[in-house]
Amino acid sequence: MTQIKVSADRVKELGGGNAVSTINDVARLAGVSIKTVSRVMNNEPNVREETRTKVKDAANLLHYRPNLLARSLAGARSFLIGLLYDNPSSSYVIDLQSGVIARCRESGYHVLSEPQDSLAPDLGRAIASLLATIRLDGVILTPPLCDMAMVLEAVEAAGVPYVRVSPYAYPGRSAQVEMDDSLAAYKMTQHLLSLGHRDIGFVRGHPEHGSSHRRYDGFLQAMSEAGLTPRPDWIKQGFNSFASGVDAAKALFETPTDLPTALFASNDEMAFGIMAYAQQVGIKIPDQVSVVGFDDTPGSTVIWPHLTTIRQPVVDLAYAAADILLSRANGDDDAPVLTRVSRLLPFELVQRDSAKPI
Amino acid sequence: MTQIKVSADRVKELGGGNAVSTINDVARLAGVSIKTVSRVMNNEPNVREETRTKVKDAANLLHYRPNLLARSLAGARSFLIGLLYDNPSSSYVIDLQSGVIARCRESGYHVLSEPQDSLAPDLGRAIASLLATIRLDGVILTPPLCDMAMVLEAVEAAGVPYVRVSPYAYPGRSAQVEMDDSLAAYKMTQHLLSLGHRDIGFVRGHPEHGSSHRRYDGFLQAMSEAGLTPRPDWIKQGFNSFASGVDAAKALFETPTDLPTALFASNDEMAFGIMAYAQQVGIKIPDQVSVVGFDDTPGSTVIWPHLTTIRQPVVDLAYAAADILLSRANGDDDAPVLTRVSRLLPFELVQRDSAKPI
DNA sequence: ACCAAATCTGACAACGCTGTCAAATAAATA
DNA sequence: TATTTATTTGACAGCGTTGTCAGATTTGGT
Repeated sequence: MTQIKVSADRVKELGGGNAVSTINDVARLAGVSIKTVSRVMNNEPNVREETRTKVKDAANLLHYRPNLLARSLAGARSFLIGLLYDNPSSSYVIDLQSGVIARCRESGYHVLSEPQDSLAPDLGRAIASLLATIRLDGVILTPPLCDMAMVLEAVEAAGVPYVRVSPYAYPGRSAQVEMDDSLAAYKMTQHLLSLGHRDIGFVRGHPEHGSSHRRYDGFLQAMSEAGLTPRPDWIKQGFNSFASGVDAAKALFETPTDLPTALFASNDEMAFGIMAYAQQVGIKIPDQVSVVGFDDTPGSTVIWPHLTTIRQPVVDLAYAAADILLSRANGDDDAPVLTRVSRLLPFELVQRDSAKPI
Repeated sequence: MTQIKVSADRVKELGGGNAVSTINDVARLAGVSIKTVSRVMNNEPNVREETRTKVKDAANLLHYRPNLLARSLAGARSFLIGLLYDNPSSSYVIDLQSGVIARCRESGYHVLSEPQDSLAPDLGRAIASLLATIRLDGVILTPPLCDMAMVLEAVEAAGVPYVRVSPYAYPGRSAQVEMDDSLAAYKMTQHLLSLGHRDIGFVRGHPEHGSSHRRYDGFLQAMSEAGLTPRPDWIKQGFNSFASGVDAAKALFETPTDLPTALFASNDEMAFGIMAYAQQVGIKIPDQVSVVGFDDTPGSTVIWPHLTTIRQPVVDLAYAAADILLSRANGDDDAPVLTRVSRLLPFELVQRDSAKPI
């Protein structure tokens, strides 16, 4: 009875549609203390089933949603994960973000997207300031930020758990998720080999990116295992950009009578550059030269012929990164364990139309 | 004395480098009340300059950052803006996000990225739940969410101020930012006309997107003003996808002896499809047919020839949307005013290589 | 030098929730 | 049935900040 009366009062109180009910409202309606409501909302044990139902009903009736901010302030968790990035590729960032958000939603967490300028001299302070302002429950660091000492120090100083995505510097310093770049490049090279190619050129990626070296290594290993030595003048240094792909192509295609039969670009963007230049100078791809890339960016199905490339499991990597953070946050494991966690995810060789048998 | 003792305790407490100082620490160090510190941190008036300096120094010394969560709970603002999106284009979303974040940072706000499934039947409830859980200070709605009644109702019911980006449904229902799609298409058509083209085809965009209609209208108007009537069989219905561009091209290029001299695709993606098909069947672009697109997606400089297109000021639109929200949040204007605000931003015709004089 | 008005400052109570701990109740044991 | 033990519940004190309002101080006018 009291229940009904209070409920009526409350409804009147709320007036229009601006229904923001608090834990107090639920407690009153259910006839229990707010602490009990809190227990039910957090699925804590030691609540009689009968009470639990009563509270849940009341909560549903009032469309009650615990206020995240209040929970954060009172409790130890903020239900917020930070995604720090500074990457020019929008599809990469969006994929990361999707993966992180997907995992976070499963646990009622939200994601704060925080682009950072990796060239800023006060990057460390900026991050420290961010972490002091909002007590994030975890941070996900992505390339190139995840390889910067300044960044790692700031996060560690703040005592916030973090996971790195595809790091190459400071191995073992933190939990991390990655894919095997080297193996992927190895497999791609084998693919080219299996197509009958022997005269394979390689356009190396940006020297400051760890993956560039790993990819090149994988290429070299596959060649070497096939008993082949790459021709030095068919190895070009690129910088991951379209323009550097064009430049490499200019050099590579200088003598039309002495062309490699296949070209492996360390990333898609450079492959696009190569293909664009080839088209300009009338070199048919893949008829004269097969071209393959790495990353499977959206452009690879826009360009013609569609690009054969390696699909990085970016969404899955991000999901796994968030998972490491959250499974720890919800369980009662110790933080130190986190440090050593490392997850390796499988890549995929996507065969399209830019490479064909010799 | 007590002050010093407590302060010492605090320092010990903090131990290593985990220095998270509170407003209390600053107040103690500066020898004022926490309320005064609060005033200084919020740049409120009625604080003696001398006191202000004293507090600022103490705050700097302790690397004090106000706790956002506590501020939210105590005050009326959460310093959080929500960006709701459901758009397949990663570059569009990233641009939006960049713009919103840029503006938010100027005011110490943070951004919660919340992708939503526009096809979900319980979308309204999902949004209501989100807004009940986190009291956002404002929400930015982007296509296609910004045109869905269910979404608008949920946000309005929660009483959260919102701005729509490029909406087409329910005009005047909220503050909004947009660019003139119709004028842009008009100008692009004029551009083609000025290049000497008369036989211009048009591939229409997805019929459920408002911009598709506006773009088509702009095209028609320019043609009409030039005294031209578009040939009906050169007008094709597309759906904004690469595949639908290919399909349109198949129909358009059926009779090689009877080709339009220029093709205007309602978005880049379809233009890519057209160009890919043209390359397959050996039609030279732009020599035989000029092709132009709309949106300036990253692919437009990857494809060869680079695409002539319209650059949407997505970053600026997003910035402006956040600005409407924040300038209101910080000022003391009434909410109702917000409803009528509307900002129109300029587009840019980007001339590249896919269109040439006849 | 005095009083009113303007300016500055601080106590204290929220904000909505969780953690702690003790009290109340139910179940199990003797 | 009395007593111990396990289970369930609630009172109360924060979490770190802002809003309110009253008290203290300075300023301006005579």
